[in-house]
Amino acid sequence: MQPAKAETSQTATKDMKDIVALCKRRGFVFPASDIYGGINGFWDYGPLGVELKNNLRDLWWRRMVTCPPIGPDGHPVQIVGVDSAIIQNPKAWVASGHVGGFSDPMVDCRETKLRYREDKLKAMTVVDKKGDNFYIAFDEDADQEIIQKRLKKLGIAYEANAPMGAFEKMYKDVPNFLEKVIGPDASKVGTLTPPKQFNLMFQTYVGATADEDSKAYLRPETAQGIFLNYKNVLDSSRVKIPFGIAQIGKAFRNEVNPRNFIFRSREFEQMELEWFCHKDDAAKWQKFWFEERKKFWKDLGLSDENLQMRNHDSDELSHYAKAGLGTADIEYKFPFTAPGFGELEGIAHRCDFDLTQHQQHSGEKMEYIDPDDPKNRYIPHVIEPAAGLTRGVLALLCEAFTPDPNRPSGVYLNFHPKIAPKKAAILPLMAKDGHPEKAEKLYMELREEFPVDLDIKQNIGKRYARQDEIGTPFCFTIDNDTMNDDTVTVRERNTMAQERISMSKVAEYLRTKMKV
RNA sequence: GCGGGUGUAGCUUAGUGGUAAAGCUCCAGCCUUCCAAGCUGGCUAUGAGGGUUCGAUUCCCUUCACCCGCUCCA
Repeated sequence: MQPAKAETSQTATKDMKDIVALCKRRGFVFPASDIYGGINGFWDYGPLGVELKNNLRDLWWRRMVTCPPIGPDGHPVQIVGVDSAIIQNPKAWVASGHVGGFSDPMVDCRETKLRYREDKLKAMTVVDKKGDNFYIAFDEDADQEIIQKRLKKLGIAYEANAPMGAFEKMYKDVPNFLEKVIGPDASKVGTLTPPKQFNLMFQTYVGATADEDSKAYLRPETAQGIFLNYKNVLDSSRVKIPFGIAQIGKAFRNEVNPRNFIFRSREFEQMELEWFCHKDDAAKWQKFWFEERKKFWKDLGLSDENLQMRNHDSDELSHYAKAGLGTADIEYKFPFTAPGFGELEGIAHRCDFDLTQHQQHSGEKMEYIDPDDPKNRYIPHVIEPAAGLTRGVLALLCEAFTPDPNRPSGVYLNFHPKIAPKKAAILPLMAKDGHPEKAEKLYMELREEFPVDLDIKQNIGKRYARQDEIGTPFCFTIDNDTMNDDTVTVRERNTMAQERISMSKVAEYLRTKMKV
């Protein structure tokens, strides 16, 4: 079909470079510490970026907490919010598995440029012609067949009884081990680097002394702040299973390699819901939230074409999701992932992993007591729709970015009016003949209800172009006719079409458009 | 973290071992009855640090940031 084809080619012209440049030029996103040359993995949100981000954040909160969706039983589901501390007792991160899971030592291969987790490797001891030992490293999953094939390729006779040991242990025990070992995919000895620690949690010290006892972590996810408060919320807010606790906030991960603008940064924002339900209902609720969340992103203007739903393969599941129903991702086709997709939100079945862990580590009972049957006590299961707020902002920016050679700006941002940083601009056609005064009158009328711009300087074309670039959906223009009959023209961003409406109807006009 | 590439004004580009140039944007003013028009004026740059040199934006080293590929993304 022709139109679809045209749309695809337009999508293909979206270039991250142009999007990043527009973000900086118009004040959406700046490199953090720009005047000092930036800092890898950190970004600042400018005057328009913070509006956009706040709009997305507020819409999520409204959709989840203030006005939660209607459940399968026809009644609104029950969700309350929290805002927990970024720094918590470090024991919380031991219980959650982050302190262990985040500090795996890694080994690099200089020959193949591949990287391995040290604890996932094993090594075989082989004797060469001179009678000296050397070693061949394998992936821990390598079976007999793989091992035989590899040995054949390396020209080494296979010996069924050749000793095989954990890489970790042999690195410690065998002198100059690295000089004598062939990497899992290498052809020569001595290409592996010493194991290096990659701790993905940011560390700090609480209090004046910087010693082991005062060590603390910046949270790598907002979810744990919810689990930590599960009991407090249950005891204070009369919620009953099934119910949810929501949180929006910053999280920090010392990523090895931040990439792709704000997609993977070291400081980012999450919007997470932990939905507590009975184990037997987990499947039902995961489906419910998956549909609900998909609808959310579509309602904000992300197109079907750019959205994809994908279930995690079993080998990519997180430690907490392995035993359950798995994780379903909502993915977006970012310009830098296209034709592939990148994660926007994950809907995970965390089972009872987190509450059980906290119960064990803290000694506090995390059981829920069924009010209808007090003998029925259980640790609820959790369905977690966890979305990236800053990733959402990026998706909205990428979706909105629309090159258009037919207009002066060459590009416009096609934001839904609900998320546009500015809802309208009021533009007197000329800076004389009473136009500015009329414009200011309209501006004063609208400003209390809508974020609007009043722009008087320069010719009208430049002003339309500027509003196109920041994604303002409507421009109200005051001209000589306004002086006579109090009507203004509405210029619609996407079509550039104009219609004339009464000045007194402008607020109502905007109100209507906000709902669509 | 590895390999490759790139860093000159807000943007796009020029140029040189010896005063860093232009277009657009932006700002001010004039003009202007609807899409970056015109005229006048203005602000703003060699990513940072070090070395060689009488003199470095240019050559060398280090570093930082960004882009691409790998890796990583619990």
